[in-house]
Amino acid sequence: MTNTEHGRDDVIRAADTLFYARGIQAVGMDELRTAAGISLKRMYSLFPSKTAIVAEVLRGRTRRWNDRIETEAAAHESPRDKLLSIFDFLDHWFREDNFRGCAFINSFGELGATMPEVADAAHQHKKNFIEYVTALAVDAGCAPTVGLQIALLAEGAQTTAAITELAETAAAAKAAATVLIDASVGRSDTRASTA
Amino acid sequence: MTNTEHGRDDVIRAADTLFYARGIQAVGMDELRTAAGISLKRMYSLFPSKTAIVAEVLRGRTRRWNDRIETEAAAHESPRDKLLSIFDFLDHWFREDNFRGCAFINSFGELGATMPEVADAAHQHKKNFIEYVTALAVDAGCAPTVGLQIALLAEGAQTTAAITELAETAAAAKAAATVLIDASVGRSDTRASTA
DNA sequence: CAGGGTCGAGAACGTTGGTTCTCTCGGTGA
DNA sequence: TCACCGAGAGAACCAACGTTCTCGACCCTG
Repeated sequence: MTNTEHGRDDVIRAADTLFYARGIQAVGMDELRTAAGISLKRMYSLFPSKTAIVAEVLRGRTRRWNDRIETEAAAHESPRDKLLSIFDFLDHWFREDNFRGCAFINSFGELGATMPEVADAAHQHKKNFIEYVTALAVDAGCAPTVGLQIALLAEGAQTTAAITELAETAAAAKAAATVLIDASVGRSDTRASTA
Repeated sequence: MTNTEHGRDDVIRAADTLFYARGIQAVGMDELRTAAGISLKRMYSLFPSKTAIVAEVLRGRTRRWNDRIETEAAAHESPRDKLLSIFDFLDHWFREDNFRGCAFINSFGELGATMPEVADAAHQHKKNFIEYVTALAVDAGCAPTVGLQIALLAEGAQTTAAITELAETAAAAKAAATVLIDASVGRSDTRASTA
């Protein structure tokens, strides 16, 4: 039986690891084929091009990102704690030894100008995240802008952790987010349902 | 007269523009030579390799970044206003039509894993910026962490503005920085010299 | 005027990339 | 048993890259 899904997953998993570790252009189809353990021909029967593989990898990254964010949030009750749990997730992630920043930011920098699929994926991913955070911030009783501000902290923490290799950016960002939330809740006319 | 400096500047200027607009690997030495208006042979007599050109371009970017930051800061008296002026500069930058994010973040994503010169340049650049901001934050009477937090806001604003094309991230980051500074000054035991 | 050295233009080289083709093998149905 | 279909391995192909080489034109010096 030719398990189509099996082959696809192997390719995507290998591509995700290699692309993230070294950059997309640095990984050739030959190396990818070897890592995935299938033949070139089969790889091209599963995906029409390298670009399609890149797009699929980014789709998977978005899915996993959302899963992890929501899993972390599910462990907390209040919107405020759900918001702050983002930074616990980031802290954990930054300490993984293969951490190399946000895959969307990296691939946007590498190919955003020449591969529209990459620019679109990054755009959509970041937009979704901002909307998610903003909704939580509003639920927490903050002004909507606080959502964007917290998203900025999360983005900044990711790039700074990657480039400077300082994992404590997550804690600093969390502390900043706490201040922003509390300041907005205290000052704003809106109020959270949980007093 | 063979004006060495003239040729070098032409190459670096052209490389800076092209690399920033499309990515480093997307620009070949041939295209670069054409844009710089000199011969390939001459280019290789001025620089030993493409890598050397990349390194020089990044050095220039750091220089210009520092200049712009300090120029903006010089227009203000208090450390607090100097800090906040960073975001005015960012706001202005984000609205330039060729804005495509931070060159260090972009090139780190593209080549950080395979070109140590790029990783080092990005590392140094970000480290310097964090130290600069932290010094100002302490001068303004804040806890040192506030410096890192403001740097995170600036980083996040840059990537978010680039990817989502929302220039208002600069204003949001500035507002957040204001809250963070005021909260820290109000609560901290340290005090700025200018009351 | 003669000779040598310098430089620009671009051909050439070796490598590597993404993609396609060929060949062979193994299993399957009549 | 034999024809056939699908798939695997990797050679082949074409384009592009970074780098080097060749060649011819020019200029400066004697």
